[in-house]
Amino acid sequence: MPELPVVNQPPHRCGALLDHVTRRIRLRSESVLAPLGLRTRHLVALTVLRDLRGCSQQDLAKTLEMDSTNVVGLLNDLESANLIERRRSPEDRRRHIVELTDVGAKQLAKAEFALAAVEDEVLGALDKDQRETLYTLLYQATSRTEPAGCVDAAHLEEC
Amino acid sequence: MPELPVVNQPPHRCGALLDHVTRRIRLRSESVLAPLGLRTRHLVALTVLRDLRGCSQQDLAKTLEMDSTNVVGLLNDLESANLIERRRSPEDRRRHIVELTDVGAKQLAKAEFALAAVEDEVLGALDKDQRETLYTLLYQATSRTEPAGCVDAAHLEEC
DNA sequence: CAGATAGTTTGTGTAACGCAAACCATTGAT
DNA sequence: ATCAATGGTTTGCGTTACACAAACTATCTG
Repeated sequence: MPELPVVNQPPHRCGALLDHVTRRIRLRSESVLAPLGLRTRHLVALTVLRDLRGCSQQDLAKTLEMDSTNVVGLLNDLESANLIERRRSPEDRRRHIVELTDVGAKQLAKAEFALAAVEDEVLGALDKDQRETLYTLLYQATSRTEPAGCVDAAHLEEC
Repeated sequence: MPELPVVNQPPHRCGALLDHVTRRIRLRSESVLAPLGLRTRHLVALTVLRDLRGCSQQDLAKTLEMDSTNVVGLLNDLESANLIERRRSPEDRRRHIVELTDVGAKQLAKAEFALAAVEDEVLGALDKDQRETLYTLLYQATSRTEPAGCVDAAHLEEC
């Protein structure tokens, strides 16, 4: 039985690799973010909020795929650090419109600068173009194809 | 002050996006993997082991960046499911050489097939080529540039 | 032989959740 | 006006995936 040809190659799934590289980055990021009073979860929320530019907490919960009760706590953190603002929606005063403050935007940018070393270390095997490609792919992947973040989503019953 | 030109654009950091998309995949993967008796952490370990094709538990711990005591438990799970094998290293009988079994390789492939729907859902905004690119980038990023997995690493004092 | 090293077990603590229950303010339908 | 549904909040409970420390065994190396 010499040299079996490689048959039935398993499909290339990103999940495990994503998990792996994400963990490596997260471990290092924690110590970088700590001085800024942030956890990685906060970073994710801020990033999403920057993109969405104002959404209800429900929308945010849906996007983050987090339980809404936990989103409350997350936002409490961010709000008491003045990084986000909860405004009552004028159309439906039950709703909170969550938005990045200027401070929040700056802090986020600051964090992103601070994380240079982390990504240099973990993504060291990728050159600048490749990292940019990676970013673009991830960005595209996370930019809602589906339900979309806004008002009309309220009318959909099949989530 | 009309139309401020966008100045001082923050750098494109992948961390948060990685966290986000990874979470989305992980949430869904859990239910797919459960019938196979696997958790996502197991998948990551199996994936790494497939690539490394035999390494000590220390090397594995270093690669996964996990505490070695927790690696023990992880491997106990996998070993009792016959997915990996711990062989004593002949050169240094303190060491365990950890390797994927045939069963393990098959189970891993099976899991990867089963995860098709998950990736279709989460990475739906990416076409086939883009997903392959993503895979390649992640694969390259996780394939050790540094200490490298092998024998001589034992001699390095500066970790 | 002595001290370091690989792995294991046990035990403790923590962070990040999910989930359920009860509550308020508000809305929208009757 | 009334009443059920909705968005958000708080509290509290359980789980998982860790990190970290301590103590132990087997083995290696000087």
